[in-house]
Amino acid sequence: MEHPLVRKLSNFTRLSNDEKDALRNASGRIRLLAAREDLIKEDDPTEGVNLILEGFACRYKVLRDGRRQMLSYIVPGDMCDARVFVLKRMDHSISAFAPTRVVIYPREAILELTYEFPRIARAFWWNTLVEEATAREWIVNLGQRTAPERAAHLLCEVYYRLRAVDMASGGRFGLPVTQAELADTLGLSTVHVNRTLQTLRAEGLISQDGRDVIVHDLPGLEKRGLFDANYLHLRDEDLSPPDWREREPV
Amino acid sequence: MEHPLVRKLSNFTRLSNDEKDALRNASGRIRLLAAREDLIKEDDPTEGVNLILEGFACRYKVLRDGRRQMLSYIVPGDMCDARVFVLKRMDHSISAFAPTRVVIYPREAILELTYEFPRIARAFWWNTLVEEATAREWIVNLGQRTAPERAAHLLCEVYYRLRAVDMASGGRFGLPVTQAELADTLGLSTVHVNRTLQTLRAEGLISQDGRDVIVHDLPGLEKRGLFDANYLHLRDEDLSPPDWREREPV
DNA sequence: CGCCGTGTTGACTATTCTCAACCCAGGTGG
DNA sequence: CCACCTGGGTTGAGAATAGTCAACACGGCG
Repeated sequence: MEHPLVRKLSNFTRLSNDEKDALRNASGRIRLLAAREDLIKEDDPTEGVNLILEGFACRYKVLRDGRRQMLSYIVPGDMCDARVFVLKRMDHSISAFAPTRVVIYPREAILELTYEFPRIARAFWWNTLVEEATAREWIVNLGQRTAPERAAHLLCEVYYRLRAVDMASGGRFGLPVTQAELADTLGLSTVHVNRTLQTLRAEGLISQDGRDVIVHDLPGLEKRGLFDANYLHLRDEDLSPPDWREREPV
Repeated sequence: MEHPLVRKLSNFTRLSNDEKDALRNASGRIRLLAAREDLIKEDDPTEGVNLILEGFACRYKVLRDGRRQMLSYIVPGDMCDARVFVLKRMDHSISAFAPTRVVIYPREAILELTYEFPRIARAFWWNTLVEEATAREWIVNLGQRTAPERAAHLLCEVYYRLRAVDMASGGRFGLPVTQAELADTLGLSTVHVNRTLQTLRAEGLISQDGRDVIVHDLPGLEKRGLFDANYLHLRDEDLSPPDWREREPV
């Protein structure tokens, strides 16, 4: 299988073979996570950059009284904390939904890569900005959308993101997330998530087969969730021309 | 009055006089916004970096059907879009709650500043990370907290942030935001915001005097909102030692 | 003076939550 | 091989939270 980061970046920019090789060969420690295992916990010291190769994970935060809120989903090709190592300690946790393979690049490996291949550096920045835009979109989702809208929106997001790494074909994709976890994602109770999914199924927008979701009517689902894929910035044209440079922080 | 960015950064790092002067003298176009005027609208091409000198503003996004959600509040000393100019166009809008004075630095001015003063570059990075952490906290707020908790949490955040730029003394600060705007911030209806504020007042946590909020019991308010100021990373110790460098993107 | 924007209130409705029960499939141990 | 256990999905009923609509109060301002 193609390296998921190569696959993802190729969607929006043309990488040379050298660049592809550099991405594929960048060395880091591989870590295997079982389902429900934490990759990093809040307050842990920050390490290098984590790249998800396989699996499905999420960021989350828990309140003092135990309530938990997912902050984002992380799919293959996603880099965690491209810059979070500016801070000493994590202010949230990352956990795997499914068995997940991660490669942890030490800072130096990343710096070398971005130094040698400006286009890769650029792609990393793009990655960061998409992460931020996604966080904003989640704020909108939780603040303004009704339960079925929220669910529809989330499914659209996951679908588009998985498709970008070839993990959704024919409208079908794996979503290894329990309804309780979906509840903590959507800010709803488990019971309500259950009923909400039933509505979406009854509306003929999706169906479910075990942990697989099948999207029957993507435009319909997008409409239901007031979804607009723009925020994922999947096309290169969204980026400014590479005519600028920024100094590294110190 | 002290330059708000200098004031803010001085909270967490010791700036030399040269650095302070550099910040104060960095030149950019000044823009005055009336209350309710947009600084940037969604789809506008990105400009340089905007720094709020005076006033109060917010980011927001509106859905196709008109629902609006605030994404973050922006107070003096805050920089908008420290890196958003990587993207061609804004994917959200920024608007002033109150009359607001902003200075728009062209990219070059920022690059020069960060080039010449590594500690300023570092501070800019810190600023970015706090912005991201705040977005995550808003996700938690909307997803998990009840109405009074949400309101209490928001008030704590605003209070801490304003205090960092000397705009809240004795627990009192100006919040030039209507209840309708608060509603779009907290994901509630206007009526419910009204009643929620009444509860917080009845609980003796705050009182209001026109557009001023007076915090009577900060620990109590923090507890009510399950607020923990950590995410604002107000202390320098939160940052990794400056022993690393990152390549500039291209 | 009268208008408008904002805050407030009451009555009613809708959405979402809680609790408790039940079902089913898969895995385990006897 | 089967009884049991567990985790996850599903259902119903009732309660709590939040939304809607409509009215009114109040102050600033033309």
